[in-house]
Amino acid sequence: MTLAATSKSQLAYEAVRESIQNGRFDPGQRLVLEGISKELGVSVVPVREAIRRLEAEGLVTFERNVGARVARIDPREFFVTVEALSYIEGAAISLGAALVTPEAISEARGINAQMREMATSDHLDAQEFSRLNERFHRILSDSCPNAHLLDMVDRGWTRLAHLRSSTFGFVPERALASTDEHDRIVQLIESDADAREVEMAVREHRLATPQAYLQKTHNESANRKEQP
Amino acid sequence: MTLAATSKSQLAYEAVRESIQNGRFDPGQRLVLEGISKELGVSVVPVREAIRRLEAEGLVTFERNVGARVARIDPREFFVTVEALSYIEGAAISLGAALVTPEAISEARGINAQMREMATSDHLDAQEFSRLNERFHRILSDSCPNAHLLDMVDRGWTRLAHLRSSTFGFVPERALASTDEHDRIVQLIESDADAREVEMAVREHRLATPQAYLQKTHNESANRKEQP
DNA sequence: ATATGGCATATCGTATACGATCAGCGTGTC
DNA sequence: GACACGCTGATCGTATACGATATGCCATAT
Repeated sequence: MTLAATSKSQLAYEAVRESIQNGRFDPGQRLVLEGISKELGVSVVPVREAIRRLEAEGLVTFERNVGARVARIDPREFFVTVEALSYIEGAAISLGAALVTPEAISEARGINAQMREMATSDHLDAQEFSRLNERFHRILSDSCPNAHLLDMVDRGWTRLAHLRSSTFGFVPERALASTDEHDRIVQLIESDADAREVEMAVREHRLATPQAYLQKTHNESANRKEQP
Repeated sequence: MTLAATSKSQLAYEAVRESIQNGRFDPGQRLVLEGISKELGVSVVPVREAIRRLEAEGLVTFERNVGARVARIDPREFFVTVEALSYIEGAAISLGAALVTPEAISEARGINAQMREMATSDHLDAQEFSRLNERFHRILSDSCPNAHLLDMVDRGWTRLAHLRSSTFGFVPERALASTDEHDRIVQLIESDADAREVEMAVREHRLATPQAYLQKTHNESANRKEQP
């Protein structure tokens, strides 16, 4: 998406990640550093860095002096992860919304209005637009104490996408629901809705879902144990 | 703790992390790759890898062609993170306990008994002991679908330690309580307690704490806004 | 006096080279 | 025939070298 400002390790990271998520690399398949580096036309050092990063995200496993493999994953982890991420994301956004300063909110809204205006005008300066966009997100993450937490969640969802393509063929309705609600909340924030209103929506979402879902998952696993 | 089997990048990682957490490196301080590599007597490549890993954990920030700094952190993030990690950890352990196979549990218990025997005998073979220990944890993480989630939580707690040492001078009682409960649960698992008993303890912990704490945090932040 | 432009230096990013370690396989011995 | 031992190829881990980029300083012009 960005221009030539991306480093080669970033390039390698994105290439391998997409290959894993597209299914071009199967779970369990070995990832040989030299092979990848030749294929991408870069040296092994950036590839190595990319692989370690993917390891940190849980998409590949890595063993000293042995090498990397595309992670094999227990499908059951999918549910646990959905459950946990849904909660943590809700909590992060909720508390964040409560803590953001009014000045930051109004500034972010001003920028957002500018962006909307630009987007609907006839000739759009793409560079200026992306600069605004970046600033918008920077304000939010600077004033919001949850930047790192939200990063964690982002990586978690990435991992879920991998789980989905590698072990399931479908998306559990629970995950979809969560994504929808998340989108709705983002929309609320970007609209002129009152901050308190956003917060209420998030809080409601967070408190409403986990218990029932956990109960359901637990019952299923109990049944699985009794009649194998 | 382990012997010479640790790589140099691992060494660099641990050295820098401890320096940050001990306060020898202040928040905002620059971390120059070459300086660190000379100080540790290793090359810059492993140091670079260590720094990127610390970045992934949120202890340092990294900017292309500029370098790394010890992360400055909003103290308020502490509370949000404690809240979220407490929950996610509880959920992971709880669901994990429900999903682990009985065979894995009994095998893990066998190894644990061996370890206890060795530990109380007169001459202890440290190498054999650590091998057993490693196997013990491997069984648990292989049979438990939450390995990655628990890793995330581990990294989160690491970050909290950093937050604590760099911005607070104290540990909120909530964090301590959570750690205590966590230790208690680990003890339960390593003892011969029934799996269901463990699960109940975790579940109770998880459901009992977050809501009250979130409410409290929210009220505090509301007060802060009204009277500044 | 302030702003602007270019140069020097510090530091990062990547390539290449070589040593270290592991897995697989064949051979020898019991 | 089975097991143990050592060799070989593949692959990882790290060091070194060099090019790329940003930052800060100084000179110069307005």
